[in-house]
Amino acid sequence: MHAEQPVSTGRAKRLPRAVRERQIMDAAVDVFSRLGFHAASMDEISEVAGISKPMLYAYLGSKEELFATCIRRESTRMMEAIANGVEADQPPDVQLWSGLRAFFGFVGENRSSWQVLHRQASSQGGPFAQELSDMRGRAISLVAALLVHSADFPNVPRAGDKEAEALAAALVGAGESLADWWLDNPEEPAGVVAARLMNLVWMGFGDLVEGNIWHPPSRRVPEGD
Amino acid sequence: MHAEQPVSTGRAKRLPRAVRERQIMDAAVDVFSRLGFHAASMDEISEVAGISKPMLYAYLGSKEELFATCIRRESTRMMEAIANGVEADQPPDVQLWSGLRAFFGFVGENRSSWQVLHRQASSQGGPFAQELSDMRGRAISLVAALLVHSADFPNVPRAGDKEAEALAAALVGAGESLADWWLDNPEEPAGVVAARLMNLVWMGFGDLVEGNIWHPPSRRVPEGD
DNA sequence: CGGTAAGACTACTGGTGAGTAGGTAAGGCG
DNA sequence: CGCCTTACCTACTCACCAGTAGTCTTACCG
Repeated sequence: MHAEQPVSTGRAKRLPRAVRERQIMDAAVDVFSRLGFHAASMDEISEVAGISKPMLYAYLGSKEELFATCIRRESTRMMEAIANGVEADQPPDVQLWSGLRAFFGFVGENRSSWQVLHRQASSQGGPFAQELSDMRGRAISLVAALLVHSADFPNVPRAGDKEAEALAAALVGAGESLADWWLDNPEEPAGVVAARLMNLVWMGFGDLVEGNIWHPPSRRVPEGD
Repeated sequence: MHAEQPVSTGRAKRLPRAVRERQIMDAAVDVFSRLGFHAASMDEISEVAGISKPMLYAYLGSKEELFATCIRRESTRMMEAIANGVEADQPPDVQLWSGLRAFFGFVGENRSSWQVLHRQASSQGGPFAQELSDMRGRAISLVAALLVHSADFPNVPRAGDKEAEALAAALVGAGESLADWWLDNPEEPAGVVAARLMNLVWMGFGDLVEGNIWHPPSRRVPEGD
């Protein structure tokens, strides 16, 4: 996990600004994810980063600015991971499947990022909630668009974007919650967890109870990540 | 919402302990839900409650004790509301439906309670997470039991409690997320929102896309709440 | 119509943490 | 080799907040 152990008591080695900023951001994400925005102190962040407090202020501004920057960086990373993972030229169920895999893959490898994004940011009332709810909104819109698109050809009564948005919100929330559950039950690989959610939201309990399982249509390209 | 405007600058009227405690709890839930545990100050809680700080400490103990008491009270209220709403002698889908209706009904009428339970408590690392995750665990167990039970008679391969628990976590999370979404789109009645989630988790997108909708089997008893 | 105990208050302490002032080392460049 | 810019530090101020000491006041009971 980024190997941040610069707890040398003396003076820090002289480094170019960009590198230090990156170190500080990593430390900040780590501390914020563990303690939350308010309980995290700038002293602790600077200590974890291996520098002193004034550096922190010189480079990243106030505590709120720092936190907002963290949210922006991590949310961007996550959205890019998912966007890269989705196979846009496939049928709806396969798109959803690839998106879920990308999402759980990201969470599995960036637990701190996920903590910051999901828990801390959403529970602060300030301008962070804005930042976060923007990202959440983008995710929901993405899913909603997928739903509307998939509802385009069959005979579903086109219930309107409101309907799709609500369903997307439910789906995104299911993903968030399952990701949290996964943190407490980490022995399973990402693919299994993703497959569970896929079955739930695509097949539904009604089908699952009768033994009807969704599975990927055909192993097209074995992905080697 | 409970009508708490005792912003009279003078001395508070003398009241029996039980009544004051209730007032304080209401104020605490309100403030905690708006600001979160750390950002909420005992001064503000006492002000909203219409009393002074020493009273607060005399009656409810420390800040942590107060918060834990809030969580316990609200979670108990919610679990009771749901337990009362579930019709235990019905088939699985109807049980799930009644449970969802009860849940969204409670959230709609107790938004502050919901905020405290869902957001604030779960993002504090301390013993609160314990309290909260207990309730969450109870909810998940309840749903999981329902799933296992419904999988009891048909030919589903009995995938084990782990499977059920994961699905239950996803379902509970979907409910939480949809409840949050609902707070931002409050123009719809609880029943509609509950029906959306019911359709998602029981039918699945696969069925919904083809126009297959779940609906209550038959209006048995018109409930007049 | 007093006594008294529970209800309520004002006014403080101590600690913690955000943000800053002002000074010190180290690499680059003439 | 000396100067200057940039990275870096120690050591502070100030505000806020959890929790407390000691005092007042009002409802009730005889």
